[in-house]
Amino acid sequence: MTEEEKKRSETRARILKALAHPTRIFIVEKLNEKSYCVCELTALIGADTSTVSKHLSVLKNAGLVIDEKKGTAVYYSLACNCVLDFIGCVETVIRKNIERDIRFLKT
Amino acid sequence: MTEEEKKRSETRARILKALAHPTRIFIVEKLNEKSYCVCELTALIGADTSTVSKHLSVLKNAGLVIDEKKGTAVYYSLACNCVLDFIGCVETVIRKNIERDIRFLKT
DNA sequence: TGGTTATTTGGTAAAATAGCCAACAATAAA
DNA sequence: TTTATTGTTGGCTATTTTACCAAATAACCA
Repeated sequence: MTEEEKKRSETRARILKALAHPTRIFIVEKLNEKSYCVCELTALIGADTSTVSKHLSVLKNAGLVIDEKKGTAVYYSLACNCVLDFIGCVETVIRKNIERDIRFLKT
Repeated sequence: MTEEEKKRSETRARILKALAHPTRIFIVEKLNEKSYCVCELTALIGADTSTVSKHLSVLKNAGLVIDEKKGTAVYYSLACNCVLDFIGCVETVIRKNIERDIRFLKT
């Protein structure tokens, strides 16, 4: 790997890693509907507030979500609709995997 | 999270996690050109053979690549062109992040 | 057969992640 | 001002991930 290839791969991996957690991919799915504040997401997820807050900061640092303060609440939303495309990609892969498995079983 | 939402998020995260490593995203990028055997990839990456082999098995277990034995060599290729779409998504996010940063600096 | 090359697997130590609790900060309400 | 409510941060432990080495496996060749 050249130095440039290495840097590019690290940048890409950093973004993918931010998304690669069940709770965080769930958050992204939810934020596609509308903005949610931390306490609402905490209720939906069923984990400690601090845990959810940390997941949100991981997403924010990767530039996947943005936050906006309203009173004491902090509302999060997708930084770009394109973030949702990852879920589309994942679902395609899952579907293709199933198709491949079926084809294999038929042999 | 309902039990179903949890399971779906875990499935999705498992696939994203398989991709979320600099070396593995680099491998996917390379495999888009053509099939490569482990020793070729090892030379390109510059890590231990066993390390590269393990990265490949992570990708394979996620259904992102397939392998084919030819003599003593094992050739890997993308399981589906759709795997490359992840890189497209990541690049879009990176581009949008830069645009956002520029817009912010202008204020 | 014996040796060589290619790959995978097991072991291990170091580093990164994740989750909870407690403490702190900020804003709103009484 | 005191009291709640909402979020973030630091500290700690447990788990997972990663990389290398060494050993085992597989297929080819002399």
